[in-house]
Amino acid sequence: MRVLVARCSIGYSGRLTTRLASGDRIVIFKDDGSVCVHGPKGFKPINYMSGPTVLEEAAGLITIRRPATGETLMIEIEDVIADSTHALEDNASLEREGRELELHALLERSPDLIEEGIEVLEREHITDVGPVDFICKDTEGRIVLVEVKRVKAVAAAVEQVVRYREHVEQDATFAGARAIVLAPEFAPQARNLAERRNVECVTLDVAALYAGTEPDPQLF
Amino acid sequence: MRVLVARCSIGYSGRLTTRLASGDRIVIFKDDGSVCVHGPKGFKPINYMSGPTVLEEAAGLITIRRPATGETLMIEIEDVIADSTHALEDNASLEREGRELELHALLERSPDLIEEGIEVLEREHITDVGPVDFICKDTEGRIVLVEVKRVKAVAAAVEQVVRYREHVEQDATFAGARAIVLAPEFAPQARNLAERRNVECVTLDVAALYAGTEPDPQLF
DNA sequence: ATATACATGTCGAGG
DNA sequence: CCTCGACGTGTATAT
Repeated sequence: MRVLVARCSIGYSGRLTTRLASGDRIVIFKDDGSVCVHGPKGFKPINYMSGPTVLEEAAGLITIRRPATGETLMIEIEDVIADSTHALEDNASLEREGRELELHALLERSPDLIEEGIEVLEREHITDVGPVDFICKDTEGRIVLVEVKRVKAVAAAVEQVVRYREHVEQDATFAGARAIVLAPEFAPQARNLAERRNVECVTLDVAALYAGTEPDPQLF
Repeated sequence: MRVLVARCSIGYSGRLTTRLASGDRIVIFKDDGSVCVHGPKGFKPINYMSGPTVLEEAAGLITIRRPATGETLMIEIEDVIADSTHALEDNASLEREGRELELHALLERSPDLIEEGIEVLEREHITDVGPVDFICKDTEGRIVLVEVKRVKAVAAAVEQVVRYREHVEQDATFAGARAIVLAPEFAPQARNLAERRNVECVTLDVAALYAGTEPDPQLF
């Protein structure tokens, strides 16, 4: 892994074309062929290239090509501030907790957070128009389709569950199915559309959902 | 800007929780308070934090907090491989060519690629439910709403243009408006939904669109 | 390989 | 500040 700190100008040509005038940046060349250029602000590289790549370096011009897509990144080096290479060992992989899938699993254990007395019949049911997060039955025996959002639900989430409802209602046993969007928060336009489409917005109590699991995951 | 190469373990707690076991990584601390951690693969940081942040360093433990959201990133330093700070000057900003906006401009010059004989009345027409890419009139005098996608259109794109159509049809002059999604490619679910929503899928001939422009922009 | 949906999505524009 | 749609979106998963 090589870390190059240099004054440079950068050009990228691929899905689009970008130009970056002269400035000081940090360029990281990784062993998998990927390259990223960090500017002064933000955690995202200002320019980058996925591996695998072919690298060519000559007379202050570094050319990185990605044969798979025909992309090219060119770095014109004007002044080298620092240039070092390190053999880094890293076999760890990032473990994530709190993704949507995990949220589904927790909900299945606490379906009351969807609605008192509701029963989960099926999870991730696949349809031609996409997967339904949950198919449930309410205390009155009606079918309930549930779309879960980990973060704030927007209008699109409502459209999604409406699509599912339209689809499953082609099957007579699903006639009169209810539709719920379950999210910790709702955008006003989502509530608005839900009203018009006869979709219910249920606020997800995230704290209650995680109540059973270890309460406050210590980082160390 | 500080570049720290170190063996470390990392924990993040915020919108989700992540744990990264011990390994060698590159950590960049930028002057705007953002932090990013680069692992051995890919151009994207494996862990990161947006600025502004409050940084605390003590006894091999760096704690980065983002007051705005309550997020915390903790880096437990086990072994410092390199640690340097550079005052970097960079006033340049990235210039892009070939985005969706440019695509719109090209389409306006070649509306026949939308449909033979169609006429563009308005571009980026603002509605309460968002902007419509194009409002056109077809050879029979009907209003046509066009949603343009630079890459493959998915179901959401169809729903978008349906929302526009519903909205503008409140105005009687738009009654019976057609709706088109224009994209180089369509996901099967998008075609499926388009059929049911009476939306037309028109394949965009990208080659023809760019035929007039200079073929290969030189990077340097 | 293709299709699909999630992402700590991020980012920028517009109200 | 909030809402929304584009993004060089990237990335994993299931078919």
